Amino acid sequence: MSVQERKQRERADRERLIVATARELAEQQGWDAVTTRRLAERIQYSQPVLYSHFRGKREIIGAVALEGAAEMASAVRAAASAADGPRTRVTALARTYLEFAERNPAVYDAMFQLDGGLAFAHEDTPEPLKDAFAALLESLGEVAGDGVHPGLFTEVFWAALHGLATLTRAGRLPPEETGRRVELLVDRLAVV
Amino acid sequence: MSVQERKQRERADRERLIVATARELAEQQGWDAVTTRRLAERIQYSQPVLYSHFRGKREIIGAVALEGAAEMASAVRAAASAADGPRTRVTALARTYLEFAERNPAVYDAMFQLDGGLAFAHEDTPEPLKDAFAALLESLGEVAGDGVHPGLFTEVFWAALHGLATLTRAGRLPPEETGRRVELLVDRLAVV
DNA sequence: GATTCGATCCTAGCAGCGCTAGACATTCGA
DNA sequence: TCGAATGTCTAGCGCTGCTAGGATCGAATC
Repeated sequence: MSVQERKQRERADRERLIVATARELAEQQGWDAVTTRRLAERIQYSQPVLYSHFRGKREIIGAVALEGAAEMASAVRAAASAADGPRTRVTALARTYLEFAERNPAVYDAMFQLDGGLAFAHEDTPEPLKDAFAALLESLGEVAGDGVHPGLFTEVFWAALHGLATLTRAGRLPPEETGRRVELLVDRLAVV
Repeated sequence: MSVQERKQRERADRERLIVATARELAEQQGWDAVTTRRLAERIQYSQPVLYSHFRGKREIIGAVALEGAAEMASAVRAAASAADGPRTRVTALARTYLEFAERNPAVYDAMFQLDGGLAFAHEDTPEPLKDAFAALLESLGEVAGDGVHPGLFTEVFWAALHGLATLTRAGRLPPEETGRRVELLVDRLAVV
């Protein structure tokens, strides 16, 4: 059995290598540069090997997205727990979210801009995605205000952050004012 | 000279045909289906003809985006002028914006999701794009609140709408609650 | 009216894409 | 030690955006 175990472990290692390499390449040169040929070359295997781990490129993007969701969830929770008071917590959350998007643009794209073949807003939504939303909800639920459903409030707040993140990165919004936009957003949306 | 004029007119007609066909095809089957070959076939010319009008596919997307921006601007202005009172106006604006995105997903993608090679937030931003932002500003500036820069407020409100539009269409947010999200957004952001 | 010349358009092809069939080793179990 | 099963690679399919070079056609000139 030990031989099989070793093989399984090696396979799992290789799968992680694929995802990490895809992410690295995407972060360096954008997702357009992540072709199956280049990816295969970087991991020093032939193209078909990729297809023995993933159904296709889409699934590789999806794997990067799940990894990103987990990281984002923990980043948000860390920022929230370091702040005291609902208001400060929400500001920290917003800043952390936008910073994550800015620092990991390719991962953010994988999560929300590209088709990673992942289900959303359903029961069969992958756990990391649900958990990332939950991480937002934990802090945002506090400031939803009376009579407002915390989930709905979180959706709206999240959408605003997502809009800021994507429009800024696409050059639609000048990045200098990001801080003031966050301030305004928190001021108005959060009920303290 | 009349012959030259006729030729110029025919050329302009053909250019409009290309853009309209691209838009139609994108709206029917998504931008992935808009290949230069299919597009050429639909307009009954060969591929290279496309390149005598546009530098490449990106510029065709850009042309659709500009067309869309003009339409959105007039839709937003129409909705705003039909409503009386700042608060009602903003609600109408928000609904109109989201409705535009929902009814013209391919055009919306061309404007904000895809790379149409257009400049933003610069002086050399194409007029229709600046005007679309101006259309939002006209109504949103009224409810920015004292001491808040109208442009900054418009950016934040717009980002929120953009986030709602994209996340909803990508299946990240259940569409049933859109109305309540808009209500919440206007309630909190707009100062009446 | 014939001829030249320039504009216009098409055929054919390039390199690269995601993905896969089938051949080839290599390793495992009998 | 041999057959089967597993793993991997080479080669290739149909597609993409884009372009070079040749054919064709219409307008201007003699």
